[in-house]
Amino acid sequence: MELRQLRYFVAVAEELHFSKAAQRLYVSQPALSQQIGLLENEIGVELFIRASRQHLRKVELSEAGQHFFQAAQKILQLSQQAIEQAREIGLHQQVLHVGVYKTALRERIVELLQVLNRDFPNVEVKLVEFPTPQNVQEAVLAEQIDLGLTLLPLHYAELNAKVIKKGSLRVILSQQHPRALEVSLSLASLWDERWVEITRSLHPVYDEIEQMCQLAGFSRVGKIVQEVSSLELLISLVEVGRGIAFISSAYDLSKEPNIVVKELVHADDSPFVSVAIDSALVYLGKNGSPLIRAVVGGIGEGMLV
Amino acid sequence: MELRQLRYFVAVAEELHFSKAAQRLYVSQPALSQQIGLLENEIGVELFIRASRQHLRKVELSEAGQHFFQAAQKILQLSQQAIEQAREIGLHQQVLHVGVYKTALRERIVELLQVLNRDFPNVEVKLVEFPTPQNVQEAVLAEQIDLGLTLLPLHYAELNAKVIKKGSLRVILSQQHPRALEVSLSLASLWDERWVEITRSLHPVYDEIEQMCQLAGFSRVGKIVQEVSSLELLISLVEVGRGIAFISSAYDLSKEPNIVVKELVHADDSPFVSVAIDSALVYLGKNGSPLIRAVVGGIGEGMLV
DNA sequence: TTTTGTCATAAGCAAAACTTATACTGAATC
DNA sequence: GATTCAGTATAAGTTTTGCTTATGACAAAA
Repeated sequence: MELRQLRYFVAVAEELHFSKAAQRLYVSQPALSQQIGLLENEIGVELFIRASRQHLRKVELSEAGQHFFQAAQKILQLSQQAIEQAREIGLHQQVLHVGVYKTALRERIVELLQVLNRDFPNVEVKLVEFPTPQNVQEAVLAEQIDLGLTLLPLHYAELNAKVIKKGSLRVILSQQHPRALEVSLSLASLWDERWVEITRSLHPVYDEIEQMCQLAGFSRVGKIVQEVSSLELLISLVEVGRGIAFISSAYDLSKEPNIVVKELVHADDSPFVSVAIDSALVYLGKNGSPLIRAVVGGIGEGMLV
Repeated sequence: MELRQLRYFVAVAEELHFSKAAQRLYVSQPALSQQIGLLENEIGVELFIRASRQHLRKVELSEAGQHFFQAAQKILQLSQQAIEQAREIGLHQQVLHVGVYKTALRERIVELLQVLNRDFPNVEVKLVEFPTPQNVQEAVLAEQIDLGLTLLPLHYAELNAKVIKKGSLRVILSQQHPRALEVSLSLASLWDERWVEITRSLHPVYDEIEQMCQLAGFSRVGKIVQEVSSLELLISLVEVGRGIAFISSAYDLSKEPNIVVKELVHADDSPFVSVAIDSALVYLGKNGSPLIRAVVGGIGEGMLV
């Protein structure tokens, strides 16, 4: 018997529905059925009365299953407490230095801090901001910080990364823009637009974008009507129609009133994937303390991804 | 976190020694180190203070490890209780019909009953004896019994088997026999011996043995001075020097006062493996109830194998 | 210094779990 | 009374995980 099986069992017992439970657990329904089956085999008792057999529309807990449900909940709860208690003792007053890429990653930073606060409440997090993604990586390398939240690509082989959110390039326009109603935009068709952009020295993928445009048959040189130092300003300028801009899909702009976000596609409407802007946790491969590995490993079960 | 990791952790915490704990768990030491390492990574805390680092000769529990030890024990205990309770409810007054091969499998029968009694105390076991291994298998096939304890080989494709004890052929002699002092015997050198044997109709591998002897260059036809119906009698006859006999290595004859057991080897002293006499649990592949599968699956963790 | 005891690391292999696709079963629908 | 639908099981193939053997590293003892 394994805790995974108990977690699966509890999910099914709560939902009384295999497929729904599978969704909640982020696994396929057959995987779930299989594990429950293994558990029942090991115990030697059917824990559920299946919906298919009998003339029921729902799965039901058998008598043995009901008692096992109580026990399983208790066990899972104790397991969680055991981890928390060990962390409380072992990480007491430990400090984690986290460096972040300032301009861009607001949402990610908030989520990271929430997870840290939930799972490692006894760890004191010191946040340090850096102006560019590469600066963050340099700081990790120099061991000024334990962990960096930044954008890929990785610039140093000594670093490890765990991707937190995949991002691809999108285009934002003001709602007054003539093309604001189109579903998606082909890159080549943007050759004559005017652009707003983050200052090159602060930009994670300035050159990659220019290269991409060249491949599409045009250049943005001379078409960038304004460079700014922050994403907020960039968005504001697009909002007032000063120009259009590239932006990572990682940002949720649905609440910006006057902004529309457009997918990039090829001329034939196939999805466009060229410059990826993935946010990731970065840390030193060697010398990783258990705390750092636990943080990196723990991300993804909770809020992020 | 998984229960396996907790089981491993508890073993190490009790032994305070990775290699010894690994032995106890029947896994290799690296596998154990690895799982403990994974557990520590997930929690983010070192649970042990290793013997190699620091100048200690023993592994020690860290402070967090000590508390985690308490919790892990509790969790494992509850897990065991959860299974037992579910069995108690689900298998209440259930009856398991077990067929056994009478002549030969005394030790195995005792062990099986012990395991059943320990892990499924609420199941009533009805024991039925059959004169030959094949009879047991026929009874399983006819669903007269749920489970058969018998000797391989399997005679029906519809049956499944789980080997409980591997056995190979040995030779027994009385201590007065001229060759009683030799370490091992080559089969070919036995061409002129006189044999005692179980009655052919009751014998699981009578023909296979004759075939094996033929390959070694002789036949036992006419050299079998007496056929008997039970293993006890067979042993007694060998004891008084009436002849020698083949017997499975599965039987422990160390307590028989006047009997010596010899390995069979080839002429060049390399180990002889030809007729295997494996004892196994046999059950119907289809229609297996959870109880049967649990019994079959549970064997091996406890006493047998 | 060499040897010994102990745990960690590495590489290849085996077992377990997961995914997708499909079959089965009783109920509801036409 | 066939036909579709909802819900789960089964099968085949892939990927992940854990395990084994072999080897390395490090401190203590000889």
